[in-house]
Amino acid sequence: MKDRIPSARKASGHTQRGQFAKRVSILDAAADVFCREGFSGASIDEIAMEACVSRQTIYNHYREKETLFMAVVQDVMDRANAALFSVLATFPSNADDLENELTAFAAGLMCNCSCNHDGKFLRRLVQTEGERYPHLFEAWRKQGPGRIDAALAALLSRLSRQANLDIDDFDLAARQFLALVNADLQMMLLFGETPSDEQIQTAARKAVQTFLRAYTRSSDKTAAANEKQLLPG
Amino acid sequence: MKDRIPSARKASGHTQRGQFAKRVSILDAAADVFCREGFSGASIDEIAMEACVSRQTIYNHYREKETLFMAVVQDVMDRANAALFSVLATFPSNADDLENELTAFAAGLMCNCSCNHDGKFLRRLVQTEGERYPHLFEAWRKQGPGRIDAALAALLSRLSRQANLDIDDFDLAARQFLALVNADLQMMLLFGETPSDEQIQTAARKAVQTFLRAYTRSSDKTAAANEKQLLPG
DNA sequence: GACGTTTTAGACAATAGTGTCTAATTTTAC
DNA sequence: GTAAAATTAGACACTATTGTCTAAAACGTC
Repeated sequence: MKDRIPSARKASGHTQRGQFAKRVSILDAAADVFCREGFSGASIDEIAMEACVSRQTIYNHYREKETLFMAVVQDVMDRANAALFSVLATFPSNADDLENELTAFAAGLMCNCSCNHDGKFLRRLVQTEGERYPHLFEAWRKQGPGRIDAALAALLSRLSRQANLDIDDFDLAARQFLALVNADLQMMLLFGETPSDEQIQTAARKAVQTFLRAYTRSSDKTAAANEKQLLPG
Repeated sequence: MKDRIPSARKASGHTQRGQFAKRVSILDAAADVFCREGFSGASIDEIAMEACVSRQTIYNHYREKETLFMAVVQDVMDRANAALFSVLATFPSNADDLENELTAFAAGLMCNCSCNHDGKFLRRLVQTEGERYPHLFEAWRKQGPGRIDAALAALLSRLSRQANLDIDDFDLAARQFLALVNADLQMMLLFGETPSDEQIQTAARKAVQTFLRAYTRSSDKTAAANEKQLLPG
């Protein structure tokens, strides 16, 4: 812990100059350390070392440890929200090639939201510090996961008018879509492992296939079944 | 943190005498504190106070903090595994009234595995300490969630021969069943909240309905759809 | 190149936690 | 009732951490 090589963040791509670069460097390093050690396990010295910055600089920018923590959470939440809504923008707008389009969407969701650094950070920290800092994560809960359901429900509603989808409760369908998407990789994510692109692709496809089987209007089922016979896997 | 009332565990139902009672008391209190504070945030003094036991007694039973932590994890894992397999034993064995039977099974799973103290503990601690103590949770991963998929897959396979279920990949179906069951309550569990019985019941029913829609053989779909018209909700 | 700002390393006090030790007290077993 | 075992409170050394302070160095701007 003491003899850590402090070059990591110097080498990485923070080429901005001045205070701003320091802030970014501190926030990045702090996110790593908080994620790895939790709030109480993380030490300012370790963060300073990982950010290649003196301890005093951290205290110059952020009055105390808790202030830094809140800034980090805010930073990660903002990034995660941006990523989420940028992925939502890729939701298929017409019913052509529905399975493939939905699969691509689901895979994007996993890559850019569930399986990246920010997703891991939020899963961990919300779960462990969410009760201690309710106000802190409540905003995220409403803006992030709280709104993804509604947004996805609206998209499904739009889609269901074009495709032959049989959905009563769009909110429920949205939650179930997301649950199915994470079904295969839940255990890996729980253990902090990062799934490969291939794993994400197959997980996405399986999820979409099941979702469509559950929510495709009955009259289309025979066609879908026939298609499955012709193109298995 | 200092002036906590130490009566909690004296009043609760540990009527056994002697060393054993102390061990139980310590393990229970330690589980609470580790769950609430994480490994590094938990202090031995706090655990001792919550267990109504002196610090020295804890060191008599468990050599050091890490030893105690491992014992707690083992204890919770054992209980959680027992609960899990006792719920698995309630899986419906015939196809009569499938939706209701599966719903009861799913609700049992949530009540006794996902939504109780042990479930919360394991979700939190595996996620935060799983990378630091891989050997510790690996056993659980294989015996617990690792085997639930296989066990549930076998049960689904048995069931599919009696009911008209159309499942190629039983492992996948098992994972998806579990994912759907947790879909509605995921967010509450993430924030450490405890769903009510009613929430669990409706979540279970919705999950089962979707699961059955996805995996019921096409020839039965029309019948199911008609039934749905007659008995909505 | 000079000035004001930012950063740095290090010392520092204050606090909190771990794990040990001891001597007194309580509990248990016989 | 007595002896052995377990438990207790408290003191203790040791370490780690937070947050402050200082004087020197580096930096950016003009």
